[in-house]
Amino acid sequence: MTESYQPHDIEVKWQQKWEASELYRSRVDWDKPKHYALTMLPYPSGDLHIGHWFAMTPSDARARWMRMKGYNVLFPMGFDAFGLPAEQAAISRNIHPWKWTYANIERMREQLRSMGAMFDWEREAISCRPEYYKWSEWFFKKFYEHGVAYRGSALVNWSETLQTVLANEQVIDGKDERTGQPVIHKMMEQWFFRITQYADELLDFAGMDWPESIKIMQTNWIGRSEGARATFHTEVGGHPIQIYTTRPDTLWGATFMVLAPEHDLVEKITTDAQRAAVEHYIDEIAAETEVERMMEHREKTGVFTGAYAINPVNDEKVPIWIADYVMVTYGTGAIMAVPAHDQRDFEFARAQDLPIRVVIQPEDMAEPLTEAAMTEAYDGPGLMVNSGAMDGSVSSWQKGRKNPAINRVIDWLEATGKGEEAVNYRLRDWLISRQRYWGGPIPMMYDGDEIVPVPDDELPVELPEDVDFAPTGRSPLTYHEPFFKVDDARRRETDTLDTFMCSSWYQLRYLSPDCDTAPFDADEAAYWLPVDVYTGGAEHAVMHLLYTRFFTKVLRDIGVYDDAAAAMRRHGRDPDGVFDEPMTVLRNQGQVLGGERQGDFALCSGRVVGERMLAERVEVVDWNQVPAGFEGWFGEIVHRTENVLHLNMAGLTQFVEVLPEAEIVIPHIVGANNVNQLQHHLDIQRMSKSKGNVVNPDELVEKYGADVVRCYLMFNFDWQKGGPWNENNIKGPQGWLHDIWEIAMAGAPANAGDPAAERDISRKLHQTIAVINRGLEEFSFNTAIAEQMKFKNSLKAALRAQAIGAEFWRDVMSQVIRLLAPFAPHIAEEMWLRLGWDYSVHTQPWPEYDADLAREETVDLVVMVNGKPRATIAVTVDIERERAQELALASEAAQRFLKGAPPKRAIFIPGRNGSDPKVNIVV
RNA sequence: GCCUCCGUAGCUCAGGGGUAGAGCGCUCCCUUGGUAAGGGCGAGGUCAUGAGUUCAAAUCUCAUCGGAGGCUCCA
Repeated sequence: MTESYQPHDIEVKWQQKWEASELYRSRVDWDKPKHYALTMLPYPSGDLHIGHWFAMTPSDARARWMRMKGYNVLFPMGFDAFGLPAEQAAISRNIHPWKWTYANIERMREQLRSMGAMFDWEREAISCRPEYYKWSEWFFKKFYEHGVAYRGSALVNWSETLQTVLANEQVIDGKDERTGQPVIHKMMEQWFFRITQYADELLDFAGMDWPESIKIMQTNWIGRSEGARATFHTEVGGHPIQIYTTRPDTLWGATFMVLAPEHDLVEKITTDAQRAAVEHYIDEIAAETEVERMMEHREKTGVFTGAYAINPVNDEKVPIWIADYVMVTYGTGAIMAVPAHDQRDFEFARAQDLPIRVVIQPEDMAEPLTEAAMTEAYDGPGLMVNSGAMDGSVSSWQKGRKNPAINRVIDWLEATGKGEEAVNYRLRDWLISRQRYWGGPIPMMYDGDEIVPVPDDELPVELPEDVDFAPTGRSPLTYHEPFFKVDDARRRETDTLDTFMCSSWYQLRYLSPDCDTAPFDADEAAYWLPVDVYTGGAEHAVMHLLYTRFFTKVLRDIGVYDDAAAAMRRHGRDPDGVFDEPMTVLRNQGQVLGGERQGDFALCSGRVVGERMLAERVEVVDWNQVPAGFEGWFGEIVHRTENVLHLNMAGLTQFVEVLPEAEIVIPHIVGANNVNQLQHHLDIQRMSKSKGNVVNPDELVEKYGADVVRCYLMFNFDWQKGGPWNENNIKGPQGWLHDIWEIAMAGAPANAGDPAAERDISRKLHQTIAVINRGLEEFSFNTAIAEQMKFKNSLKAALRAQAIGAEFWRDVMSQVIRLLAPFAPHIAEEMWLRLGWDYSVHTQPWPEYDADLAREETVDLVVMVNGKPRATIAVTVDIERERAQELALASEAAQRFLKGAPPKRAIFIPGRNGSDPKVNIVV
């Protein structure tokens, strides 16, 4: 009897051995090809969840595979350790953020070790340590010196809940993306990075193997558009009002102008008669949150300023309005309104009874467009009309200069000095300062109005530890005098850095986390950069993934990579283009969702009042086990809000209000039960603590072992899609590893082998290798494992048939174990040892795929008649057209349909990559 | 409203112009000295729907329906 597979006995043992023998230390070795595999670093929230496992263990498998293929692999791990949760813990539970963060890191580090991943812990980087944020500060200073960082006034997103500003990228639908609380727009002086300067370069994804969806999201976010700028002047005072438009061909159709309520000029141009109305409107808008302002199908509102502007193209006088459908944050914050050809302007014109003038007349319409007949704006192609000298120009569907009418108008605007071609971006500069404590200090001081950078030799500006976390809503730095008071003249900046700044360059810090003379060691960078494969969630598409690209380009432009480039040249590697982008290949994993759960089946008794029952007793019973004579209500709890149960009673939803003093009986929960313990039905959805569908990886490792959990995660989902959790399916990978273990422990067979059967197994093995290679290459981990399962089944059948000899068995097992090693590193290492091979399986060469061995020798020739398969004939693989057609036509099946008559045609399809050859006979 | 991706067995997913596949689950049988288990046999699919291209369509094209994600008063 063989020893059964006991994951716990072997996993911790090997994790310790790997660490003691420095198996995963990655060192620069210019004689070997490098591979920098990176997976997004976690935020130390306290517990590793299954999502981390799902993101990291397949990436680990792939990194291990690259290593066995002969690459020198760097696969580091660290923590993105600044952020609000630590500060909130400090405020609500009086734990210092340092303490909270470091305790969590300790815990998560242990959990990460339990994965058995090949992380090189000597390269760990933690963004909240002074050794790290010294360089975040240093980068900030460099950016400031090069004009990339600047302090400016802008309308920013302010979160009342968090008492801080947020970057545009952190605001979704007018709400903070983390807390879901609404934000308001506020004019504030803040620190920014000039990411807009890089907008065009960020739109260029040449040479980047990134998911199409991410490239599209970034492209949309940057929002480049082409058009023209023109300047209108107010009739009184001649104030210039610059507008941006993508449709300069409709300039003659401008019948009014609209300024954003926040526009600078509003105050200056408003007439006394309109002042009260305008101020009232502005106050109303200011009180609104972004959410309210973005409500769909909202009636368009606005107020006349009393002022008029002169349209430069035709000297017409048009009224100037303010309205909140014009955003101060986009373009110039002012528009020329062309109601005939812009839907928003059309709606506003109708609502305010403003004139509409057609200036693009479609050519193929039965009735020409007229103001009176229009029910919506027309934004299609046509001929310019009512446009003076431009009349007759053809406006197409094309955008920008490609549109003949737009092209002609831009030329004309430039020739007459009335305007010029312009490109506009939706992207705003990156707001980098936060009014919080737990972030990297901004190394700046104020001497009166003057901004003074902290000298390099005083970096890092350290966060003071002895701060008071009173729930004032303000950052404790703002009332910590030893911190903010540098001397009598100078006051220190108390805002801190957005954590996304810290994570924009962490891939560089891993290169040399202990380097104290530079953010990273030039020689390490010369060897390892750029990141070859980056894996992580798609939710960072327009935040982290855009920021880190921007960061990389700035570093390149300000010379931070110069030493690394020189080192590369010394080693004969061309640095050209290496530092343009941080990550060459990007892949996003999907999300593991909570599985479906049945609600408790409950018996409720009490009084029925109107439509609902006031229950005095609720008992959970086995499904449908209703005692005879039970007179209350019963059924599955489909939903529960507080103490109200929604009971599915034979398809009908009934409401049961559980009284405060009611007796609750839940047999599987011992002790006194309460209403909160009643479980309601759960559909497939995101895992979250509040929904009670969180899967704890520690428990799974305890129950099944890390290798089984790894394989389950890789096997049961399409990694790039994710899917619902179903622990039942874990038995598949579990049984598979058990079987391989059994086969290995049973030892070499005593019987002699059957050459034909061995040849067949060998063929299947090489076919399997090909599929695993492809699966790992393409992040299709599930197929790589399914194929190994199939091979195991074939091997097992051959062993049972006593068709395999000892020598062949050893050779096959050597390959099977190596193929398994990236997926299930512990069991592979253990079997490798037990079969008598040298430590470690993870440094062995990856089995070489042999196409000759994989090739089939005989195949079934499929005989089809009119496209329907009718018979098969065993033939050699390399069968020729004539011979195949001959055999097919002579076959009994073909003759049955031909009945002696000659066929209309016979089409031979040679067998390729695994498919059988065919002959289709058309009768 | 726009953009992207996706509809294949009960579930999770491969495949992809040429006989419909895997794992789990399920049926039945065997084992009960591997036992919160093992072995064997098997059932199960008009590949979302409709049309087109083709000798041949699950696969390519178009339309429709359904799902997921992203953007959205962007001038």
